[in-house]
Amino acid sequence: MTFVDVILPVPLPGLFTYALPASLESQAQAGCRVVVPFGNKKVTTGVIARLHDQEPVGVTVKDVVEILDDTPVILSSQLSLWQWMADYYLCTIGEVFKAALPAKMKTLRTSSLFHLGGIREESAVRNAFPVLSPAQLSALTAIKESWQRLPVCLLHGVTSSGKTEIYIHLIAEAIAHGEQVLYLLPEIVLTSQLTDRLRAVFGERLGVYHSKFTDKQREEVWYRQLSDQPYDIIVGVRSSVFLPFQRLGLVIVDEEHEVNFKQQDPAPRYHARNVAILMATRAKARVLLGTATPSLESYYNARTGKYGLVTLKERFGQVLLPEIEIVDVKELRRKRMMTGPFSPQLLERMRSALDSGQQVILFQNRRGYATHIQCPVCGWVPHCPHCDVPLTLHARSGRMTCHYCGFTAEIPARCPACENEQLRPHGFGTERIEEDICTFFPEARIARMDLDTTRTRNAYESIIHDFSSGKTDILVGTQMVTKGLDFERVSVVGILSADTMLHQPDFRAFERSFQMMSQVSGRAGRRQQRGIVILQAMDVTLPLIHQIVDNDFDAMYQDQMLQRRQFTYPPFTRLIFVYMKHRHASVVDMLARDATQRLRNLFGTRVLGPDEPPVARVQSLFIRRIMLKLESSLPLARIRQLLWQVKAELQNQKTYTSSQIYFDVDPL
DNA sequence: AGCACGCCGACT
DNA sequence: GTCGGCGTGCTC
Repeated sequence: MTFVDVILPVPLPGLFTYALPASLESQAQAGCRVVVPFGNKKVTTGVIARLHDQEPVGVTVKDVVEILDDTPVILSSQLSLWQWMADYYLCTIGEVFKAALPAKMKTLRTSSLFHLGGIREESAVRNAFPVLSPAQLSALTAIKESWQRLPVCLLHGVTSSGKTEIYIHLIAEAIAHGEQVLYLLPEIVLTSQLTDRLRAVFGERLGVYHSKFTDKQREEVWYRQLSDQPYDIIVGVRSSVFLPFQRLGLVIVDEEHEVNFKQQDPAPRYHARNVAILMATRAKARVLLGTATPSLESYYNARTGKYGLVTLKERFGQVLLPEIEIVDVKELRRKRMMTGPFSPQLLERMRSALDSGQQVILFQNRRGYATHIQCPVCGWVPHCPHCDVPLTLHARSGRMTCHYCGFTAEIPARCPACENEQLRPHGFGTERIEEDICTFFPEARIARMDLDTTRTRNAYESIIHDFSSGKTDILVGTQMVTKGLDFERVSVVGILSADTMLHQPDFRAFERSFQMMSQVSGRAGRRQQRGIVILQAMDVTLPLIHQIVDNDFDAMYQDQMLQRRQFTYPPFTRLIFVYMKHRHASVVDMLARDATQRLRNLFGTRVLGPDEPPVARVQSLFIRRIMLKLESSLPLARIRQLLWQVKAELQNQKTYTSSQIYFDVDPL
């Protein structure tokens, strides 16, 4: 009798054992998909993790119904990566499986008729192959030297320093050695700028793997990677770490600091950069992390000798970094010189930029019209009835919206608490800023880029296109405008309110603010002339503001490291959040207290909380969170084991039925 | 997570 | 009398 242990797409621990009928024995291999009966009569598609002949005790084993593949569609290296991810991120391998495979592959047999996109052309190396500047060349050499000693190298290159050209050289060399390359980039839609450029150099050797692609396209890429003519380069977002690679030689993680490399929901809550590093290490491949504003974790790893470090301080073509002018909003308010969110300096710079045919980017990290509305008499603020956040006012639609769950409501005619008839908007969102600019610069063509204006498939692309082709003069937006976009005629960047970002209740607020403000500043003056950034802040004495002005990443790093060390935050500790959800606040409170007590018994003062996360209720489920701060020296395997145990104990209690408990490892 | 079973409220 | 709400329990 032969048995197979099968991975099923369910959030249950472990594998499921099925008996293999004699007729299927010759076809069964680890990595092949199977159809098996599961639960009440229904059949499910799973993946064979291993074959063996030990009959499990205490369970009735069912038969495999069908094997879908003659050869494995998941490589053994992938299976072991899935297991590692489940272990590390405290989820089940079934949840990893669910995230890893394109949807179709989880349900259907594949016809082996897959066309491989015709004949592969020899790569179209045109004059598109970039010539490197001396600075780029020495960075390239330094990266290669670093790889002699360490598999991971961090390339810290200022905005517009020409990191992409360096990547292209490294990719070309890897391909020449018969290696495959994975080029990871954050989940933002500016992929096309980059893919066009890479395709001009590498032609048909390049495959793209993106969440905007259809499932069929993703399935095709997967099978192509399994074939004997796989893509040499995959450019993709975080989920492309799940693709099969037969001879991975190089991983490039572009904009490595980007937070959306970390998957938030659902499980597996993995960090694609870190998974990619592990993957590369296992494949004996090299890794290059590139960014203008490294994450503190990566920079720490570089400074402590775990990663190599290469810096590129000058912009390509000797373009100067922008001049940054700090504007004291508090002072100007006092002097009554602010016009809404605009300082006279900003308006003046915008005026002269527009007059000379230049463009302007305005950055405000809040969408909507006002951040919230408030009753000036009793202080009442409308909140979302499902989540716990204030509703944002959207003037265009005349409604209030929850930025978390999308709930909308009419603006009340009077305050429901005190009957006062006038509710006042507070704080400026991008919508309000857009409106105000229209009154100041009626002739200017303005575009707004935030979640509200980029909901449709092509909106983002068309806003970007209109701006880069000069059809619009002013681009107002949220952090979307900070992402590595390359515009030629932007001479002025306005940061409307530096403080709002800093006052988030998050130990990464400073790091994030530095990243966002440096990145958006980098949009100014990328070609001919030096750009100017007007940085408006309420508190201009903050060291961080000056670190941005001086583009002094090291000062920010040193500063933040002191804080992190003092308050024992990463990279000096490892964080794990324990989340609990229930539809009744009383139940989740009790559960949270119980969980905290049990964890304290095991981990003592390393347990903090429970508390309500910034958004304490989502989709009518109440949420509580416990934070574990664990010294890096602690044995992780043991900790995981204990955490699973606590979860199981709690979920077995009647009082807590239909509650959810899950973990977020290395939360961002 | 699904999915079925099972036990109480307002409808043709 | 039933349709359907979602609480509970199980999945090799």
